[in-house]
Amino acid sequence: MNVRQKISAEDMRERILVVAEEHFRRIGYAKTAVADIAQAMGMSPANVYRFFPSKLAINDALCAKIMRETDALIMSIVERPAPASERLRALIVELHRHNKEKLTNEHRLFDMVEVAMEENWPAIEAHCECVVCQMARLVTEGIASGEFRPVDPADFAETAFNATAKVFHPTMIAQCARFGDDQEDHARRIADLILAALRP
Amino acid sequence: MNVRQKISAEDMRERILVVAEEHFRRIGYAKTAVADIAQAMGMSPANVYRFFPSKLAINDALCAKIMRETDALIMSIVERPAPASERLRALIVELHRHNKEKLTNEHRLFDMVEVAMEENWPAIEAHCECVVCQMARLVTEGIASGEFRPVDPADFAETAFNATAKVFHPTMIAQCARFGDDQEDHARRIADLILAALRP
DNA sequence: TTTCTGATAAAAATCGAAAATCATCATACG
DNA sequence: CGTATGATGATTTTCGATTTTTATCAGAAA
Repeated sequence: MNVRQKISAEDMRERILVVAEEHFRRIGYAKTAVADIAQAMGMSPANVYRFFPSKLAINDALCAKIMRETDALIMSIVERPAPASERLRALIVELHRHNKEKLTNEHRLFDMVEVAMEENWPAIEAHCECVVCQMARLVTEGIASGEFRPVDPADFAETAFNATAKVFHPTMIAQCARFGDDQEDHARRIADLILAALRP
Repeated sequence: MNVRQKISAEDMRERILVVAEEHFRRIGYAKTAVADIAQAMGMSPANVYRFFPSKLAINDALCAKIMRETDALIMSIVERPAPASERLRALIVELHRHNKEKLTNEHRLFDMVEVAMEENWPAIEAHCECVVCQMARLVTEGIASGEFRPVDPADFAETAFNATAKVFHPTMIAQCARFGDDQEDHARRIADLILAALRP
């Protein structure tokens, strides 16, 4: 029964997140109350708090769920059978494209991500760490294969990540998009810059 | 007399900007009306509009004046008697430090700059062009002296500038400052990254 | 003429208070 | 034990009235 309960509770959390995501998509992140979510599931608002300690916990959990999808994309790129340099380049360009696409097509949902970044929710920190970590992995592999000069992979990855803020950070993407910049080209060029810094 | 008039008008524009700057510093950018400026100068609000076509024109002109001070700092760095690599590094680190310091110490005045960036006022565009231009100059000189490998200076400078958004852009600086990041270290590392990309 | 002012239209910001909504919790119910 | 109700205090929203603010223009002053 202990197992049964755990499964059920975890299942309920998941179901709450699904309903929350629907509402965020439709109504917007700021406008949906936990009462809306509860009502849509035929339960009382108070009952939702049996599964999440606060609304922010719901938000963060949903944020984490969304970011995990992005992380999956990253992993799929990193695991491609290709030279490290090519994968690093693809990571930068495709992650930028992915972020920009989500930002424009799922605007409602990505309001939340922007707030999450401004307030540094745990889910965001985890995601950024994932990106840096995978970059470091590519750097390590590139060094091993002789494509890259020897550097400290973790340090270099962190700096490279910082250098891509212009094409990764939602605020920057939104701002540049308003001016009609060709950001995908920027992403490519920044990737080139990073790869140039890794030349042996 | 034509000359006299022109000097007088230009002088008046300058005096308006000085008064506007005082008010922005004290009361804040959003809270000062052109009536305040006019009153402080003992003239009617209407008369101000003889020298500036709109309030935004005043804002932009003042913004340009402020940015020109920053541009002067940049020039002074670029003209130092030192290797191009050292000057490029100093440019990145010191411009970051300058921006961050202004952002924290002259908060009231820099509200305006943040708005200006979000709305892409002409003064901002001119400033960014100045930064890129001076970076390009340093790249050119570094190539000539053999410090750097041959690249297209303008292209490279633009990309390098984009890569420094994290440590130059007011929004990013403010955000990172809130989390207590050591941004000056980030600036140094990004400078290293850029210099590494320029190795022969 | 040239330089400025006062009056003023239109748009926007501000304000305060009433009403509604919200997250959360203590407690009652099945 | 899991669930729901109802209450609470805090925040947010609403809305209409009032004030500011921007910007213009005819005409006074110099």
